[in-house]
Amino acid sequence: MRLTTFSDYGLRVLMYVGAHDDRLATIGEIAQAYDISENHLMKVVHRLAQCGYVETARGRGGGMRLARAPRDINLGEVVRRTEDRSHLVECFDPQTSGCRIAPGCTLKGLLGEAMDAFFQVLDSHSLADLLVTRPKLVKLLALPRRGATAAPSGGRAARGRQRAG
Amino acid sequence: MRLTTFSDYGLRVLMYVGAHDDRLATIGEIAQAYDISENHLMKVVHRLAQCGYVETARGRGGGMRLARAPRDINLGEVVRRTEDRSHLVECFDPQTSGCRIAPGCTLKGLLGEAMDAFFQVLDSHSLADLLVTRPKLVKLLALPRRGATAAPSGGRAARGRQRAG
DNA sequence: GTTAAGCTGTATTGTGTATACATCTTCAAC
DNA sequence: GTTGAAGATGTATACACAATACAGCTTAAC
Repeated sequence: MRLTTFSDYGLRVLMYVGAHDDRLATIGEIAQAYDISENHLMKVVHRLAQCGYVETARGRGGGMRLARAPRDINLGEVVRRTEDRSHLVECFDPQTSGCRIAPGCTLKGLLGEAMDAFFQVLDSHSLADLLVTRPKLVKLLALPRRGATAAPSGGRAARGRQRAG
Repeated sequence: MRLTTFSDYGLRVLMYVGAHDDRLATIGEIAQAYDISENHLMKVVHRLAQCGYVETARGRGGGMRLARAPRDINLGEVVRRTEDRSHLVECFDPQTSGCRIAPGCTLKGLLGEAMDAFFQVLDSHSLADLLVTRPKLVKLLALPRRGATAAPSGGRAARGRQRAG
């Protein structure tokens, strides 16, 4: 039972942006802070923007910020919208399900119940709950990358830069 | 958010065996009933045997049966023991977690809570709950395979036999 | 001793996620 | 009005891991 790192990154981005709401945050800086792929993060951010969680500004001096108050960003909704494979097991997907016992199977309902319970927890929390430790987060995110001496001035050349590993 | 089909098959095997508790069931027949890979199923069964859910008998006339009463086979436990990647996101695994904000992150706790809620539902049910529709299950499982005219007498030659597709 | 069953280990395939690459668009600063 | 820093977008590749196949062994009934 796993969530995609896509969802994971989505939540982390929201935490970052929420913790730095005094200014615009760029994809590059977030990728550097978490030491993850900038290219992948770009797609995550794009998705968050599509969903109306962040507003992005192109061009020099651009970046992103939250499009709503943290209180209004529900975590269950975020996960549901970043996790596209929403079926726990094969038989949840009517398209591909070929399980013979489906018509008499009580397992499906039970798993559905379990999944509901999972999301109910997330549904009852918002981004604001993740920001209660905000000062600590800001400090942790500001630390220099492991192994990196000083953030190289960067620019487009650094785009392909990868995890220190 | 998905379970592995390994877990899925594990649950299905238990349902099959539980529904046919009047005799031993063979891996071959179960694979045929669900139209899934016999080889893969063999490993699933092996795992179920290791966990003490089924007893297997080698040799001619062999097969498997439940090692406990359905009531004593807890579904949460089954899933936990067949699903080996038990961490929802990277930071749940102390070995590989490199997330910088972990020390100040409240997300992890929240996701843990959600996962607990998921398993709590499964924990409160046993295999017996999946067998309430037993007569129906037996009937569904006895139907001829899609596309198959008559079950070929089988034997080792048929071992590699694959889904009708 | 033959056959039907499970056991075990290894190799291969396949799928989906994650990542990289390349190029385009936008917009602010100069 | 040009430049450069940012996001947008589409495609291609890499990688992990689940799923499957294959090969040979062991066990037990007949």
